[in-house]
Amino acid sequence: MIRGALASLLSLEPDIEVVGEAATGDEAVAVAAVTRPDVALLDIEMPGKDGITAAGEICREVPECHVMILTTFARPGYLRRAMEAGASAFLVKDSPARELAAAIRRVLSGERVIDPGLAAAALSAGPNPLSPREREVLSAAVDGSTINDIAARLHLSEGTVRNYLSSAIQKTSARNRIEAVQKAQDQGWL
Amino acid sequence: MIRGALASLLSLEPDIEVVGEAATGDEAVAVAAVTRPDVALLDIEMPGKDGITAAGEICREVPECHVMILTTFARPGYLRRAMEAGASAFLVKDSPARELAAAIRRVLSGERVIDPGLAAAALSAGPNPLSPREREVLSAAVDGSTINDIAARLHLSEGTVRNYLSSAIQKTSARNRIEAVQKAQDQGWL
DNA sequence: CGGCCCGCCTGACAAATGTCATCGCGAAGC
DNA sequence: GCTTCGCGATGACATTTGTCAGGCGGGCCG
Repeated sequence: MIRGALASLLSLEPDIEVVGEAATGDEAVAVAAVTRPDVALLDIEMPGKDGITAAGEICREVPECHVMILTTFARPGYLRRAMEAGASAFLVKDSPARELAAAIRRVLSGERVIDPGLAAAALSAGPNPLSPREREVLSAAVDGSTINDIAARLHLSEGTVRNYLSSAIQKTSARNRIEAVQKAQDQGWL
Repeated sequence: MIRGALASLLSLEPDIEVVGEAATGDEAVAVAAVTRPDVALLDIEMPGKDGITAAGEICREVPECHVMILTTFARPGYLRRAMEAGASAFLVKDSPARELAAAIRRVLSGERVIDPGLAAAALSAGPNPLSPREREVLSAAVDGSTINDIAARLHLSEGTVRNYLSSAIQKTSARNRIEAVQKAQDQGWL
C-alpha cells in the first residue's frame, strides 16, 4: 500500500514518471535491469533480498541509475552500508512527503542527499565492531533460539557459540544476549 | 511521510475531505474531538498512546465518528482488541492503496470492513490466555531486562517474576522468555 | 458461616547462560 | 623460514534462568 501510494503521488509530479514497482529485493533488481530508470527508490526491510544488497547490485548492473534508500529506521549502520553499496541518498520516512520529490530532483542533479544529524551519528558511532562470526551468531540468536540450536545450525560447538555471544555482549555493552541483539539492531550492525 | 502521502491521495477523491492529521494517539483524540469527522483512520503503533486505546476514546467522545484501524501487522489480538474498542474496520497495509478509499466508503455506508482470513485467525486463536500479571511481566521483559530489574520495577520478589514468566512461556508453548515475548507479540497479546 | 477454589506469591532444585583462561592454526611481517 | 599476532575454538566455573511443589488470601457456592 505504501509503495503504491508513494508511486501515485510521485506520478502527479510533472517531471517524474514511475516506470516500475517491485515488492522484493530480487524483483527490484530485475525490474531495474529491464527498465533502466534514472532513479531507484528502495526500502531496506523487504521480503527476500534486503534493500542494501539490492542497491549494490543495481549500482553494478545499471551504473547510470541513482539509487536512493527510503527506510523507516534511522540506523547509523544502515546508512554506512547503504553508502558503501553506492547509494546516492538516504531518507527516513518521518520527513514530510513533500521532501521526497525534492530529494529525487536533487539526486538527479548529481547531489547526494543525507540527513546531517544521521550522518554525524553514523560517523561518531564508528564502524561495526562485530567480527563476521559474531554477527552471524548474534543474527542466529534474534529469534530466541537456544545455544544448542544455534550451534547445530552453524556447525559449531556449544561453548564456541557462548564465547561469540559473550564477546558480542561486551562489545555492545549489553547485559545479556537480548540487549545485545537489540543494541546491534539499533545500530544496524546485523 | 506515510500519513501525509495517504492524506494527499485521499484528498484527490472527490467525495473525501481530510480535515485533520495527528502524529500521536493523544493528538488524534484531541483533533477528533474538535473536528468531529465522519471517519477517523488510525495506526496502532504510535508514539504516546497506542491506536487502539485512542480508538476507544474517540468512539466514546465522538459517537458519530467511524473509527478505522490501518496497521502494518495482521495480529489476531490487535483485531480483537480493536473490535472491542469499537472500531468499524481493520485494514492491513499490504492491501493495495486503491482499497483504502473503497473501504472508507463502505464504512460510511454502515458496513464493517475486515479481512476475512484475519477474522478467522482471530476467532480460531481464541482469546488472550495470559493473566494481567503475566502480561505485565512479559511486557517488562521485552527490552532484555534481567529478572531482578523486572522485580524491582514491578515491586515483586525475584521468584515471583520467574513463575509468571514460566507460566507465560508454557501458555505460549515457547522454550524461553524470548520466544514467549515474540509469540505473544505476534498474537497481539501485549 | 464454613469450606472450596483459584489467582497470586514464595522458596528449593535443575538446566541454561555468561565469563574466563587457554589452545590451535593460518596470515602478515621480518 | 621463522616468529609473531590475532581470530576462531574448547573446557571448567559462577551466575542467571526455568521448573516445581507448596503457602496465603479473597471471592463464590452450598
